[in-house]
Amino acid sequence: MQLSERKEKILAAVIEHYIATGEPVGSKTLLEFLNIPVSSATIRNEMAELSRLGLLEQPHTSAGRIPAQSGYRYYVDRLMNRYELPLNEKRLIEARLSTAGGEPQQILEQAGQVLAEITNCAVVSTTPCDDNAVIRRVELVPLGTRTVMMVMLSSSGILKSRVCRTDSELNMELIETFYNIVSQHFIGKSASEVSMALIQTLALSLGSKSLAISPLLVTLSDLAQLTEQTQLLLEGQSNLLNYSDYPNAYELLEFLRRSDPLTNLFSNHKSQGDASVLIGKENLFRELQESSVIFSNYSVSGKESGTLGIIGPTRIDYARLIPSLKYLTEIVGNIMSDTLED
Amino acid sequence: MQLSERKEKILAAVIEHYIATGEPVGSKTLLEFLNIPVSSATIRNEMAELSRLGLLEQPHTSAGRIPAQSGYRYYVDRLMNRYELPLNEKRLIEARLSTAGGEPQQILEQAGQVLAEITNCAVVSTTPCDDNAVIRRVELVPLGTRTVMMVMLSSSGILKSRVCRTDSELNMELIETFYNIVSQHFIGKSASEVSMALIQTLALSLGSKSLAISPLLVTLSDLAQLTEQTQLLLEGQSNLLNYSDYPNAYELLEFLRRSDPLTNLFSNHKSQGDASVLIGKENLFRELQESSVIFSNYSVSGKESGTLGIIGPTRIDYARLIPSLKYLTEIVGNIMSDTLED
DNA sequence: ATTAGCACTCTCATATTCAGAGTGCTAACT
DNA sequence: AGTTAGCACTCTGAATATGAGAGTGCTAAT
Repeated sequence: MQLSERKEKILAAVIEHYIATGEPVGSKTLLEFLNIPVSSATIRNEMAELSRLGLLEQPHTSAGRIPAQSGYRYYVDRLMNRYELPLNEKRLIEARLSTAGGEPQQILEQAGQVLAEITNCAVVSTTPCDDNAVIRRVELVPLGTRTVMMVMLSSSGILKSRVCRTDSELNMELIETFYNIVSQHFIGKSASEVSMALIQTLALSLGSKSLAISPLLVTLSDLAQLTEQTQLLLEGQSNLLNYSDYPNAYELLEFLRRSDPLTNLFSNHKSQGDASVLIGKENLFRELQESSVIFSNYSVSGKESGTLGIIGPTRIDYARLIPSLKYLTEIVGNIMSDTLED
Repeated sequence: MQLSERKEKILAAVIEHYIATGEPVGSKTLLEFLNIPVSSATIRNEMAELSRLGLLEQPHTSAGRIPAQSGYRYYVDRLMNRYELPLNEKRLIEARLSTAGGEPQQILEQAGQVLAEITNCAVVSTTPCDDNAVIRRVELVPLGTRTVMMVMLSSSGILKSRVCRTDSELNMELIETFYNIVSQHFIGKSASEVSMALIQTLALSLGSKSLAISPLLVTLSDLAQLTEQTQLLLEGQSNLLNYSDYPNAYELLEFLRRSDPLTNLFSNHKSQGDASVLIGKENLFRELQESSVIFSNYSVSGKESGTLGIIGPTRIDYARLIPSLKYLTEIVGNIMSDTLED
């Protein structure tokens, strides 16, 4: 579908006006906005045409027009002028992110907060998922005679910990043995290689020490799973309450809280390079059909590894939010890459 | 103020009915609920009296009565029959908490989620604040030639980490030196003892190594602050959207997100032993005047160290929620204590 | 192709009405 | 003195009506 230049101008104006005000736009209002030397009647004719094409719709006979879903789509794909962040804002964002603390979760949390503030939307992000990630280090910190905290760091920079309680007292010898096993069998291995089978054969080979060390190995395996799992972070939920577009925000917020569906959405839809936009019913989840999702991957060390996404009503300022999102993914990727290598 | 037994029965019935339905209660409705052999007229007279005493109020002349703030207070202090959790639910909760992972934050996060589910309210909690907490362990994990991740564990079980970038390359010798400094000057010390002055004198005494090690010391100090700061966790915010009592939930959720005021509230109001209840305007924060806050401290190793709180509309089921909260604080305290010593 | 003009439609805010719920008071009763 | 039946009174909230206003689509003229 290719529209005349004038139709495109009108479509864009309707969308931009509706995004700004939330009110249906009539031919007269449009006249002021647009500086085309035509009358409102002509605009009405054009709008009628755009309605017939399914790009605009009317809430009722005598209201103005609002964008239809495919209207937004046309706009996002062809009409929109991206509105870059001003440089000083960029610097401000960088400053805030650099104080985050360096761990992926910490960085994403900060990034999510910043993005939520800029966009007035909810922001979700997934921790880096690196298929080649391996266990980098395992540390045991004694808490009591029979409890230790185990800390695991993966090569992707993810740090996880768990407290483990053993049946018998943990002396230096046992801890030594555990460290030996770890460095022989686990360091440099991926999480999937830490199978229950391996754990069991190792436990068996330990003889009398088995009783004390098995719980540690089980915890190790748990941790390996944890570091591998992508985690979903959510920020700025309450922003969504400001949009009248959501009569029952509860359902939406609950949906966002359940992290599985979104994690799925993001892993299925890889945005190659540019940001992806899913508008309204393009989202297959019932709870998101009134919303748009804009998301984009960040790359750590040149490899796409996680996603940052913005969720808001279909009536969001795509032209402004997409560049903001792109910028954040870029920064997040840079910071994470910097941390991991040099 | 001491009410007659009948007045008390009526007050309790009004409150319980209102809590259950959210509708003002009239004399007729009350008649069915109460099995006192009197007529509705008598009940009306009694209710009029209760209104005069400021325990009940009317939304308008011809609606039923709803509890006034001091009505709730009287109810909570004297009338309420606490409704204990059934044993099987208790077991269920214990099971969920035991899989949490052992770190205070992880435990509190789980506890918050469980409590939010049971209560249909928002739940806040503060991480243990132990004035005697000291630095227990500091660990350095090299990430690149000039970046390390520093992990700090405090004696209260709090684990924090930060990535630190140094100006010069970190060789084994430097790391060794750092560890020596740490064990000599920092292990066993409280966060407040990690002063900037100390850091600076230490840095000066290092001579040529100063340049490389200073950033590490600064990070160490940051981490010490972090482990000492009580952190506020929030769960179940979206539950509050289900109450018609909140016309603008946005303001409330934003208030909860800003953690300072609540942290203050909790540290000023120590609940000695039993749970504390703040009803409506008893909360001095404007944003909470339509809400009630129920909170109680949990004790780690016999010492009150953190708080768990429930936030909902004034019209919440105090009789059920208070025991639930008490139970959760007990469990949380137990688990944390178990982790730290044996 | 564009436009002025106009009848038509639909919403939204406002006003009106009315049944229903619940009260407080009075007077009678135990 | 405490209780109760009865009743007038008040207020809400739902239902209905009304009208201004906004915006459209169509027609006929340019």
